[in-house]
Amino acid sequence: MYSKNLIKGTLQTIILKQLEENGRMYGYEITQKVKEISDGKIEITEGALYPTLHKLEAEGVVTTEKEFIGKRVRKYYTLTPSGNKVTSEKSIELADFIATISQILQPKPSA
Amino acid sequence: MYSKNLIKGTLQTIILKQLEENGRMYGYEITQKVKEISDGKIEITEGALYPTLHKLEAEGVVTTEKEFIGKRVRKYYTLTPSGNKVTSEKSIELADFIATISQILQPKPSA
DNA sequence: CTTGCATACATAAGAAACTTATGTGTATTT
DNA sequence: AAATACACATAAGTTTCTTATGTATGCAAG
Repeated sequence: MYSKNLIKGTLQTIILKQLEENGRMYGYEITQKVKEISDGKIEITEGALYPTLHKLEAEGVVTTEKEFIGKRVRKYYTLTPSGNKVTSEKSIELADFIATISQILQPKPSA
Repeated sequence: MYSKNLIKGTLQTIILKQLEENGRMYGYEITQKVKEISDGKIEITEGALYPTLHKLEAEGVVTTEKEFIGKRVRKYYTLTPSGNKVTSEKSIELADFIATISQILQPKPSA
């Protein structure tokens, strides 16, 4: 696991990116998927996940549908058209940011 | 400028990395250097900078010396041996983290 | 059959790390 | 003379997470 505060500021984009990649997903599924693709290095806690999803819903970035699996409820999240746009913008910004950070970590010798 | 909260969690490492690269530096100098190498995309605010530097000093990661330029004071920061180690470790962690994030942003098609 | 773990949601209190605002004073430029 | 840059510092407020807690189902193991 990474130092807890590295995730700060990137969590929302990570979640949105998962919805973009995989379409309809439910909360728990997102945590498992992110854990898988990060080789266990990013574990999204429930206390971070659900408030974030609720916030995204309140902002109109995602819509939800409840589904029952037996007696157990699942809440599926889907990007809205506005959500697709937001996801795209945030992805570009994050990519740009990590490019800048990379440069700071591995400075090129100046001329 | 990037969304403010992207910087969270990376600021300390950015500062330490500058001290590693450039040796002895003072606070204001760090903000200018980071602004320069990030093409103006990262502007460290004073409210973030000084508390971070003070914390690093309290932890024994850096030492300080005051110097007078005319009547104006400058406080120079230098990495301690322990600081070099911390910087190295944090750099590796951050590099690893951004590699993971890159993978999330640009997923490779699975087999 | 009951204990434990995984699945699946949710919220509240607390901590960390910033932003924004404010303050002090010197030096240089317009 | 006024504005901007240099150079430090701290306090209040906000965001965003962690940690803790709560509810409930499903399944496997002993």
